Amino acid sequence: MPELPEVETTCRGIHPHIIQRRVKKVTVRNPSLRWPVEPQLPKLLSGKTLLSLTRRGKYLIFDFGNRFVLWHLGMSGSLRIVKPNEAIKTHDHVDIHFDNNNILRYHDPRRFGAVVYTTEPPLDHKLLSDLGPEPLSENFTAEHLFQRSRKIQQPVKSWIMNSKVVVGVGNIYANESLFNAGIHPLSPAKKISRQRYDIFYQEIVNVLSNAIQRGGTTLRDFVGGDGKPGYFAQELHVYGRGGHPCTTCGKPLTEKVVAQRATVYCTNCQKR
DNA sequence: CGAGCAACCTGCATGC
DNA sequence: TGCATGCAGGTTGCTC
Repeated sequence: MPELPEVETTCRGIHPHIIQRRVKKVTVRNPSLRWPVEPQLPKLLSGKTLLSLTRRGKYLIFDFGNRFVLWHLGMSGSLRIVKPNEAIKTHDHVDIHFDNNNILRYHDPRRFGAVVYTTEPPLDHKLLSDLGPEPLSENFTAEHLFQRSRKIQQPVKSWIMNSKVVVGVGNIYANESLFNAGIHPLSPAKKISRQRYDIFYQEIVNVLSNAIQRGGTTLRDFVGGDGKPGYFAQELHVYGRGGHPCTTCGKPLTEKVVAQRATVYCTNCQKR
């Protein structure tokens, strides 16, 4: 579920229901996430007020005043607001109860997600300190991509998914933005011209902001308990369409595994 | 240092 | 119906 637009949607969806509220209780049903959840977490957060909730890359940052929680949703995680009468399901691993009767509930079948407690300033934390720019900020530019790619022999598709280059470009949007930009995913990053990075940059921005907007649509029923985002399915050009006709030229799309991730492209429309 | 890839874990679709 | 297989939206941390 969580690419950057999904995490952003989650952030906006839960924010109004828990911001400036005091933690009454924390329940950890299964601490075996990507890293073990800090055993003292309930004690450490109880009585604290959530002062801010922000996002950096695909991490949510909960600020309880000199105590922070960095929350990553992994591949299958979701966070939503529930009421105390809502039944607990399999894979509901963590609950944070707030003083307005709202519960923040974490659900994650695969447990690739993480709940990391820290007292360090979050942006100095090892998990966040080396992250590349936010794709929708002014720090992210075509020039940045061009400069950083000059020595990189790696396929541009794998490279752009590296969060040290830019955060938030996951497998879906790497495939989509490369298609939109007409760039072959296997091109070595350093072989791509400055002009083409202009286009690629613009397509990354387009595709992500578009998706966030659509996430905004999902936002409405988010707290209502649906929890099933479906914003992306329609307008995808290549992702999940290997073998199907290219939406531009009609030629069957090629699907290959690149760096262990499904990669779909049109050999006719995307050039090296 | 870059590059490649195994690992973490469960659910689901597919094929026999 | 049962079982084996492969694949899934992410990221770290190991090897070479």
